[in-house]
Amino acid sequence: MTSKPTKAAVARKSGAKGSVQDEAPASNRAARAAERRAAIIEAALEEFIARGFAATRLDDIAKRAGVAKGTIYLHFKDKESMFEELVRLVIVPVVERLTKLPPPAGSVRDLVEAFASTFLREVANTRRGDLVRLIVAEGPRFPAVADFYYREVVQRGIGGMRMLIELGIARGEIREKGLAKFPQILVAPVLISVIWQSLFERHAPLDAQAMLRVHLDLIFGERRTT
Amino acid sequence: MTSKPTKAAVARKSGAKGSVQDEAPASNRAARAAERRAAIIEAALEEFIARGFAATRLDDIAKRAGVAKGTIYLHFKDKESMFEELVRLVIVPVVERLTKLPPPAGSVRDLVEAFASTFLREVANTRRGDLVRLIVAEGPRFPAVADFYYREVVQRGIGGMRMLIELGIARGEIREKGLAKFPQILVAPVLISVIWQSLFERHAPLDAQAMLRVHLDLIFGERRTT
DNA sequence: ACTTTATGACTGACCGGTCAGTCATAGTCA
DNA sequence: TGACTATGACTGACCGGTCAGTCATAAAGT
Repeated sequence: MTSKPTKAAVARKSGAKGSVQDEAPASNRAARAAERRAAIIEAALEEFIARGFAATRLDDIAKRAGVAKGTIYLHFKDKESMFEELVRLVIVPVVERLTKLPPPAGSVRDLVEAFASTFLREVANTRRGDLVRLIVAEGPRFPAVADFYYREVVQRGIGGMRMLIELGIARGEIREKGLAKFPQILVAPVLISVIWQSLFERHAPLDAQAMLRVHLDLIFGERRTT
Repeated sequence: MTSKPTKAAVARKSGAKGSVQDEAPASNRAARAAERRAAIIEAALEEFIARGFAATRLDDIAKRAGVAKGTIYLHFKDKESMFEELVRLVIVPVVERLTKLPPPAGSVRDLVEAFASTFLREVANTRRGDLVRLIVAEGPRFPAVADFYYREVVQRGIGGMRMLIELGIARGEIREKGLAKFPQILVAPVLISVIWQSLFERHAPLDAQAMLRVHLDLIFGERRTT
């Protein structure tokens, strides 16, 4: 195919930030469109996280994505629905990964620990973590986002945790019966980690994994040193 | 939106929101100025919490405070420093109340429980709680706010909790030694409550007090039935 | 009278959203 | 295969509304 640099390609390449690395030959139209869409989503996520919804400029998103502003409107109705769709687009795959993760084996504690560790690795220390903070920040102003997040993430998560806790109680691994009524307690330190990192990392970094271990010791009793 | 039939004088006399109660003749100048300043602060807090920093309009703050826009600029340099000062003004008295609260008596658990209950009552279920969410939301964009909050609230809070935990360990009330390294765990459920309420109250209200009790049972062992 | 405080109309930068025009590519035909 | 046309993805100048901040004027206080 043409190795001649197209105008668009040049613009994209010179479009700073280096966030999107040199991509494929940009074969057919549909593929290019998908690429651009992806670039817009990536750029928008970055900007929204950095500035919040209201303070984010569509011009900046466009520039970062190496695209003209008008192009954004070929993919999204307006700023608001773009934001809402964005949240869905980022969260759905994460939820999918996490829901079909645990092959039931070993003790409840191992299960919980494996699960939480995965979460910490995949979410807490990536941009996903900032997304959580973003949702906390913008949720009240975007009921649609809050609803979606509650339905897809919180409700499921709480439900799953409750099942694990009940299993743990039945097996005698967990002593505190009341925990089944508040699975939030199980999750709390993980969430705190996420928020802590994005606010106070530079003041005092927090070893989330270690904290998690202490917290699980609290719930399951002192860990036998395997 | 705010539809206010407003002449400033009328608004002031009728005590617009009922938040500022009808006060004395307000004879001297300083007193009136202080009043107006307080009204502005109150109004600004409300608006910032409801809309976030960027989306809040100074016109709305002025209207809510029953004051002309220009008046705001007699008290604050600009929107940004107003926001920062606001956070300080609201947080300082709360910190003061909490720091000189506990007259050391009884078990560590009682101390912690009393402290946390006070916090829940005074913060979680008031506008102060939303302020916490606001700080989480805007912190990254206002380093000054994040710094202040870390220094005045988080650092002190963590320090205090650590002392309590160490006391608890020394007295044998707390078994898990690792907790002293992560006082965040002690506080986590309280913070989660605050966030939960402001995001998901309408989906599923959360009994923060009950959750706190379960959490403390986890840390101090089953509660002795007094 | 004169100083201090308050007002709100006004300004100008800024930004979300639009749309007429461009041009690389896909499709068609010989 | 090469030439010509049709398509629609993409562009970016532009528009109109919005809003932080200003300042000439008015009111209040002494």
